[in-house]
Amino acid sequence: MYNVLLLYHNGWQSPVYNIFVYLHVFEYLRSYINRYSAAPLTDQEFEILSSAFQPRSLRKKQYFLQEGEVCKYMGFIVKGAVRQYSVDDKGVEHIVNLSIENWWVGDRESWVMLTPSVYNIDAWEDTDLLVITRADFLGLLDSVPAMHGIIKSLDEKHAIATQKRLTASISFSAEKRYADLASRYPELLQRFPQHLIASYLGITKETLSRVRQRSVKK
Amino acid sequence: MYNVLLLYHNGWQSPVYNIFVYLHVFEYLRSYINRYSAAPLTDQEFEILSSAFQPRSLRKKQYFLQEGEVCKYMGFIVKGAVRQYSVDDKGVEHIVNLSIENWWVGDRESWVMLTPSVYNIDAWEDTDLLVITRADFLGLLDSVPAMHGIIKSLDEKHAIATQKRLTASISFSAEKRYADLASRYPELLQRFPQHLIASYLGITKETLSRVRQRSVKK
DNA sequence: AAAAAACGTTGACAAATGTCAACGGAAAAG
DNA sequence: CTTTTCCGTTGACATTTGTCAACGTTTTTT
Repeated sequence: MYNVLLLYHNGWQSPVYNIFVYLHVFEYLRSYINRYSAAPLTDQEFEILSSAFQPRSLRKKQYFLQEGEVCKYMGFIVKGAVRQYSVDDKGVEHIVNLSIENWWVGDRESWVMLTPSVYNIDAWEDTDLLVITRADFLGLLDSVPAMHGIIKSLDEKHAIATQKRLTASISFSAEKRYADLASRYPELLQRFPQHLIASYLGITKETLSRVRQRSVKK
Repeated sequence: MYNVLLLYHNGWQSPVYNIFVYLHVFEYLRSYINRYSAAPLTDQEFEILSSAFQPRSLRKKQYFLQEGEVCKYMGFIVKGAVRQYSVDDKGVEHIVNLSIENWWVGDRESWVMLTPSVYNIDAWEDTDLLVITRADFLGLLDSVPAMHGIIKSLDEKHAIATQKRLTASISFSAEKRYADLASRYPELLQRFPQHLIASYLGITKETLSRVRQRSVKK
């Protein structure tokens, strides 16, 4: 069930994982998907869904996507932490996204348009993903109609979140943006070092350090 | 054809418009939709589509959506210019979007989630729109399956554009962001005054004025 | 036509943020 | 265990951007 055999043959063979963990991982995906679905997926639908994904592990610092490549996979983080960033003319990295368990990673633009990506995506911690290719993704949409609604719901949530972040970036001070991030995604602050959080907020690590100091005093 | 009678009865009776203009407007929407569609819509599909939209005119400064309301309509701008903004605790307006012909307006979050909007949307110029309610929109998706792909394509483009703007906002200086806007959407600079452009970029009108002066000297 | 409002610019100054350099502690590598 | 790298903080100073006020011009309203 749940394509355990297939998984095994696909070679996700990190010694940490055994067959029971595979089951757990796909149950994780299942509960996640059902959360965004009008009606729960049937066992059969879920069978199809799970066979479309492949497990993949990334060592810390290993690339999921490198600038110039076309983004061929979307990944769902089962365990770990991943960052997405661009590098400017001066070699400075600008963090575009920080992602942990339960989040999707990949460059939407490159994935949809099949153009080379301007971003890098790499693992900040050792990370386990479930990945899907564009072809399998489109096949999945065909064979499991309920996926359309699920994907749409995910896309809507993503669009809303991006819009909110953009609004905050334009309207709020660094201090307020940090407070907002801290209240909304406190876990990110614990999983990533401050210089990455700073870059994510669009400020330097020194400024973030001072902002935090001020907010402690209050 | 194209529901001209319906339009008339819906009361879009600005003296400027006559029956030929209605036709033109829907042809406009048709060519726009076809641009994002795999296969052109049939006449019949387009008949259904056009009956789902209602024409609506806004006078300059008239609200399309006010903070606290649920966004019940999405609007396609046929002619005119519209701004979307939030107002902070100090009463300062922060421009979230500036839109002209061929663009959609509405607050996605409120529209999808049926929650009160935190934004205001009003007409900067006298504006003609084609609007659709959520119910009609969902009905349209049901009765014209090709719309799913079209909407998805539009959503994807929107998501990519928002992501780009966010990346720019975090990574680039005010000067670079202005140059980017000027090269990408030169028309916006001519349709909206500088203090709105400045707010859209997340800077003050004085800073924008100085940025422009510097860029002329170069 | 006159008055009012909106708009863009400029100057002086204040505040926020960036840059560079240095330091010490923590974590990772050997 | 030792060495190296990474990380967060701090200080001094530079740069960018914001704030406030004033001014002239254009546009809108009356």
